[in-house]
Amino acid sequence: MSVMEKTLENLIGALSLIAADRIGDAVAGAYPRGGETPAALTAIGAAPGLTVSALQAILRLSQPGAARLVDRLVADGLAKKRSGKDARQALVHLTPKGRRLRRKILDARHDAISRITAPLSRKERNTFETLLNRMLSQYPSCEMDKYQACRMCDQSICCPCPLPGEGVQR
Amino acid sequence: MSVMEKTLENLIGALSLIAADRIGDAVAGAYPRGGETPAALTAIGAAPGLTVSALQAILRLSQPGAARLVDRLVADGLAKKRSGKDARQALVHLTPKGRRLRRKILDARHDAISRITAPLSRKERNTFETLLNRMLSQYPSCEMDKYQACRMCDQSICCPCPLPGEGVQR
DNA sequence: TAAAAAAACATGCATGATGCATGTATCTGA
DNA sequence: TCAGATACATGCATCATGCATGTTTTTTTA
Repeated sequence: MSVMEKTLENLIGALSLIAADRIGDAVAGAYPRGGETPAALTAIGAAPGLTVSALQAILRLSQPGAARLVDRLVADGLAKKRSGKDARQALVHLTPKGRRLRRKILDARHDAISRITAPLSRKERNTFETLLNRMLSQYPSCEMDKYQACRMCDQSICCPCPLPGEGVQR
Repeated sequence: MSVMEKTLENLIGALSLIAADRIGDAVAGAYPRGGETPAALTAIGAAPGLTVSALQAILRLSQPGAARLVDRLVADGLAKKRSGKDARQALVHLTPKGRRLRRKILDARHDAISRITAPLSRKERNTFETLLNRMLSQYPSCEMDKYQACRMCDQSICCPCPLPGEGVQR
């Protein structure tokens, strides 16, 4: 592959860093916790009743890491754990406060990204979106990859998601 | 803005998460340090002689955070500090070992991203790259934003960088 | 030019988000 | 029924980082 053909990868890398930085700043302004904690809030809101194990896989954490993360959400008054038929499982749900904060986080994330896309015209946006759809819909992935990739997505907006897969295991 | 017009932002967010996850995995395989440490290696390699203060700004760390990061690089045998005319400054350079690891990290990053772009045809790649160039070249930014965004870039490839700006302050 | 201010870096201390090893409770299947 | 598997919790450690502060060198000012 020629040098020129590698520039696309560099540009995507730069875009990812810009997006991560800006999203991180925006989210930190709404909720002063780092790591996967904000993503947990958005993921739980999209799929209420997620177990700690499911969260562990979606957030790419160890099982104790996910357990501690849920502890933090509960301590912050953002989530609560219910028990289902299987008494071993902890089904995690957001509190009203958690749902409000989730909305704030998603909006902050959207604003941050839209400042990056602002230079594009409507037509360019459409083209870009089509290509992005193609890329993501063919990204080789297992079922869980979909939930990992979309753990910060606003599910009320981007459904149907281009990523292959059905639904999260609860 | 309509709901449909928001899906582009969600897709970019998902792409950024996928890229960050995959790049992070790939880089961790080459160098078992987290945070901004790998990015420091690539940034120093692109601009040898960077001061600790310059690194602090590029990596978005506090000054002590950058000082400790350089300590880690030196302890790992990847970088060394020289003194210039201003005896207060520590000019950071990579060792041969540091340069070899930097190359490994950049290659791992490139491979990770290219697996994401694989579904696109040559023509689609060109279109995508043109739009990305437009987006990034018009992204409102100060001089330092350019170096922040490109702190993981392979400068031997993506020059001229579309981001506005001249050069890093040493 | 001497003293004050600023700049650049280092260090002590603390914290937050993790991971590993292990423990406990519950369920499931032979 | 009971051994193994599953789901979660807990003790302990580490890594990257920030804040407050200290030290050295340079620059500015009176």
